[in-house]
Amino acid sequence: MSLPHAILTALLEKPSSGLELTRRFDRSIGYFWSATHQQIYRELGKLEKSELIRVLPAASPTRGQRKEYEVLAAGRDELERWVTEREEPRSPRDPLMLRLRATGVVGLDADFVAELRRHRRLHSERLDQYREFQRRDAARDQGSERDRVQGLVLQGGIDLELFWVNWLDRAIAELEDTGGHE
Amino acid sequence: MSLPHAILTALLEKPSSGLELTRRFDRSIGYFWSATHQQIYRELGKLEKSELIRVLPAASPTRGQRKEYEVLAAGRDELERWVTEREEPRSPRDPLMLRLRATGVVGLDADFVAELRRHRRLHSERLDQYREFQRRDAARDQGSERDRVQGLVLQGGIDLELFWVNWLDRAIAELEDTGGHE
DNA sequence: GAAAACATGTAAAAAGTTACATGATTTT
DNA sequence: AAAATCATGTAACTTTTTACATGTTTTC
Repeated sequence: MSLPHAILTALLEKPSSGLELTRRFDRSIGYFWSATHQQIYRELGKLEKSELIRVLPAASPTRGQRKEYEVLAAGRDELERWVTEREEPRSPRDPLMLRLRATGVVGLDADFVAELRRHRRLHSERLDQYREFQRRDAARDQGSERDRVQGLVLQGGIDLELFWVNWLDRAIAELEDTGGHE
Repeated sequence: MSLPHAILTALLEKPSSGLELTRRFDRSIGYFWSATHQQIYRELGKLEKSELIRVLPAASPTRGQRKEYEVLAAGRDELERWVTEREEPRSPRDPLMLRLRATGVVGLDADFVAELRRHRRLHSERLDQYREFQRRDAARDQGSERDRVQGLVLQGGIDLELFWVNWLDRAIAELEDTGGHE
């Protein structure tokens, strides 16, 4: 049950509309959680019905028109409770690694190495982007606990992208002489 | 649609029963994909109905009795097709990072740092285990493509655990003086 | 006023999780 | 023969993904 709590966190940081939340999930929160707008709208509806959040008064109730949400006291309480929950580490889920393993039994070809290169490029781009965020954050960091915590999470995102770039470099180097001639 | 292909790969490496597969998912395949026995039995049923795998003749069809599966030619073809598919990198999903971010808005306490330490220990244990696998694999590595590919995937698992251990060390160091006194 | 962008939503399908049920085999 | 373990399975639920639908505001 992480998505509702991710939304509560984001709304506490700043009251937002569904689409704004979707965009923030593509950025900062997205380092370690993603969600589509469909998921977010549905979850906002549930959270509102549970009276953990509410629509800001200004908003009109018609379709196609922006609705801004804010967290109610009960929502904050729920988030405080949630952070004390304990959970086992997630086992990662990555199809690229599965595909690589599958090439071990059905045979490797040059195209697969090209796919690894493509992923390497994408991870490298994301890494650059995160580093840019880090530079920007450094400028307005107030030294508050929130800033420090957000900085740690961003650092995690950077470190994870570094893992990918480095591992992909190793994989490409080891496989590029093999593919295509067997 | 990764689970059926993970199963096809595992069965090509070695024909197995459902429970054996479950155990192999907890080990080698589990570096980057996990599945419960319920998922695996359901998927084995589907794969059998699609005639991508079959039950080995020896097995009797009664409940509670071991059923060993092997991959049919159509299953191998499907796996060959699947490895040529292209897919965007997965965005990671990690609740611990979300929780950390949530502490940024509801306040950090010493218990949360303890939780980070617990995760650090668990990742460190898994790292040791993977390194043990690597030592064992090195002994019987035939230099075949399959061995090299499996070695790369295992290395990925190790690098990912290293990411966690290192990041958690950093996070614990930065947070341990803060928690509890605000 | 047409097109593009913004914004919210519904529905159905697929994938994953949790709880429970049951039979067969081995050990004590 | 009871208990533990091995082994397969069902059912209900939750979460995520994919495809589609529709209204509003801004820009050209």
